[in-house]
Amino acid sequence: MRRNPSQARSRQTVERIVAAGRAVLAEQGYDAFSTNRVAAEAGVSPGSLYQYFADKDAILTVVIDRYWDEVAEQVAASLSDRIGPEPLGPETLRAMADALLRALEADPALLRVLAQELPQSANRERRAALERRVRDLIATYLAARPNATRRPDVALAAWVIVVAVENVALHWTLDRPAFERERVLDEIVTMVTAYLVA
Amino acid sequence: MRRNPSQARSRQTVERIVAAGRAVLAEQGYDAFSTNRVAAEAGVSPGSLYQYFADKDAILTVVIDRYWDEVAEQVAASLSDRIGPEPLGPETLRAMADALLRALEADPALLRVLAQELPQSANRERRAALERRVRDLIATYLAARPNATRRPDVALAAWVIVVAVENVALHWTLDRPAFERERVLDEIVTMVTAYLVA
Amino acid sequence: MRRNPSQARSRQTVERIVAAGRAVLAEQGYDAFSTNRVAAEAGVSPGSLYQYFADKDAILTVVIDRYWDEVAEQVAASLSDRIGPEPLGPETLRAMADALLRALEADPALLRVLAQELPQSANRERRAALERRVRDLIATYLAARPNATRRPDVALAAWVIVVAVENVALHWTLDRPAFERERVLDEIVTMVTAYLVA
Amino acid sequence: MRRNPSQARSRQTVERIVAAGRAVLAEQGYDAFSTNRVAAEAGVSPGSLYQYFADKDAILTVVIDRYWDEVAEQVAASLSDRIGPEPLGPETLRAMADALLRALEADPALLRVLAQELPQSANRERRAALERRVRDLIATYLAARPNATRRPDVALAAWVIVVAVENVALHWTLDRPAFERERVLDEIVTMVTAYLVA
DNA sequence: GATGAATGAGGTTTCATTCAT
DNA sequence: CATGAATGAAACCTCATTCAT
Repeated sequence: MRRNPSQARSRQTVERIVAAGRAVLAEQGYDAFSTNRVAAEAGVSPGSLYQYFADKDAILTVVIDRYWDEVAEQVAASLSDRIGPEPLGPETLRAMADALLRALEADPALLRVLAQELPQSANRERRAALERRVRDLIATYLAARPNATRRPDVALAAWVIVVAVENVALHWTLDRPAFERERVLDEIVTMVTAYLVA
Repeated sequence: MRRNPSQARSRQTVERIVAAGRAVLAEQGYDAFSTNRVAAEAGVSPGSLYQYFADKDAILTVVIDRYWDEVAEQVAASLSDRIGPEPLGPETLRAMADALLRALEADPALLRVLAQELPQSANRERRAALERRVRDLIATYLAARPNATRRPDVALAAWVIVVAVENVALHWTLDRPAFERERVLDEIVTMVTAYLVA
Repeated sequence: MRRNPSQARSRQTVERIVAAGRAVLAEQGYDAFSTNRVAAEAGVSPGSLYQYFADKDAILTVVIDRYWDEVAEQVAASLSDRIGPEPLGPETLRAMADALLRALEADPALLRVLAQELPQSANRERRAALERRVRDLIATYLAARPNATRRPDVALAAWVIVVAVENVALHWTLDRPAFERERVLDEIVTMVTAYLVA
Repeated sequence: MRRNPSQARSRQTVERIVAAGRAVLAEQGYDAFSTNRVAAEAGVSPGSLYQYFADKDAILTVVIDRYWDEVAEQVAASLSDRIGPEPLGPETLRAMADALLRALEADPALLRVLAQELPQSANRERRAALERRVRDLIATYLAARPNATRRPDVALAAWVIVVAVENVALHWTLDRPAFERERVLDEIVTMVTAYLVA
């Protein structure tokens, strides 16, 4: 099928809507995330929303998916630089935590809404998928090198690490406690490392 | 509360309303938490809500406060049994984590809504207060016994522990991963202990 | 029937309610004139209102009646001092207008509500009755002395005078234009006098 | 107005709403002026009201403004016919009073509500503006020709005249006393004329 | 496809009134 | 008689969604 102009325009409209949804969410919170407001922000009519999205939730889902994809991609990118013999050594760990923190810091307003204000919907599933992916990565790695840890159940260890680190990063970003960023990274690395060899 | 209920009937009505609010929240989610639905569930008229609560949020606040108070009380109770020379030894740690898990397991449906669906409002503040309280407790303990840890910043260490453990307990309760309860407790204790002495 | 204590108490309660109604009306306007607020101000329970008044309007009616009775009485009193051969001479006229103004000035807040905020109800009828009474007085006087005026229809003349003077007094009291009170009285007397002999 | 109606259908809807508001007000009084009732009378859904009006009061304001504008326009039109050397001569006076009466007679039911039942809001201000305008007109005229009156303070005289005449016209229209229309006009003219030269 | 007017169910809240205690 | 808890209709308003143009 050839790319006719109308398809290109459609694509653009979808983009405008998604961008508007994200902006409304980040700047005004979930309460303000009404179809009318999103349409206005996108510069389209309310009716047009329904040409591209089944309902309000569908827009929300795309915004959410994109956000967590971005986060995942940034964390993943921090790994691709240093694929070596010791991917879970302290330096790699620190690089990952640093990347995660940087990704979350990029848009704290949106993060707050996504992490704390959203009804069930897609969000949960999306975030869970991200966790699962990282978890499997770690579990696989640990399983492959028996010396890397003394933990008996590597799947469990991977799960604990992901859940714990995720929340430390999240809380630090959203609550802005008076701890230096570098110190927090230190502690994350220390905790994970100590845990693995304990 | 708008009017402090003197008669027995009043107190009963207030209780019915709060219980109904909690039930609606747990069983139908925050979206369903409408004054009409709560009133219907409580078996009172919509107007009666406003005899005792300034607005919808006031009901929500009471439900939230009660819930976190219950959790705090149960965790605190697990400590009162074992006030000894080593409050942060592995056994005490395990007892606390066990109590926390048990408290959260009591009503996972409600927990899910409180932890994941609620708009800012009172919830955030209430939960933050709980975290702060536990954090201060730990920090004070660590500061008092220099040998208990090698972590340089005890306030930071306390913060990391609370945030990490909280999320592990929360996730295990809500996501029901296929790990045995006892094993999860093992890992929590291991992680905290290893981190402190690292 | 002998005056037992309960009757005396009833009387007192009625007074408290009426006074409360007047106070609420004057201080907070008609919108605030709710049965609950009046009961609270009177220090009785909402239910008690209905022991003495059929409904909310009944309370309003009493407040209105009393107010206009007071006004009427004060204007009438200003006449009783000077019953002579020439009750509508300039001096008497001025005394009446002065008394009216003084009566209205006594409680401008209440006057504003009664004159401008009230729904139909009793108010209209009550105020009309007052006007009618003064009108008849004037008409009777004019009819009795053919030389007092050149106006062909004394009933009409009386009506015009009452309606015109009433509004001048009302407006001056409520809108507080920057005219001296004495000058306004001058003009009222002048207008009426000139009109009558024209 | 919330949205300036571009399509023909929109304008029609706005008109229907305003007309319905006016009808409800005139036929059922201010108490019946609820958004639901106005919407029903207009044959639109309650939500449609809020496409064009910020809230209930905004509808009321338009109804009020239009009404007094109509009155003002009719009175003004009666003057434009006879701009001559003597704008406040008896004939002009009579023409104005006649026009005012005719304007008020057009919709006595609505007049009653606007003049007697409305809460503060826009109405007061609107009517006061009308009075002020006429007052200034008269005062200016009187100031320009010293012979037209013997009254010492022309501003005061203008104010007295406007307030007095307004109420006579209003009362005659609303209370329908048994005086002939022509006679009432006679008396108004007589009163004003006599007052001015007194 | 796009528009934006229209919908209408349902949200929160008030308040005149009733009635068991 | 008095109380005050309870009622419930009805108020204003929002917003996801539809549909004629």
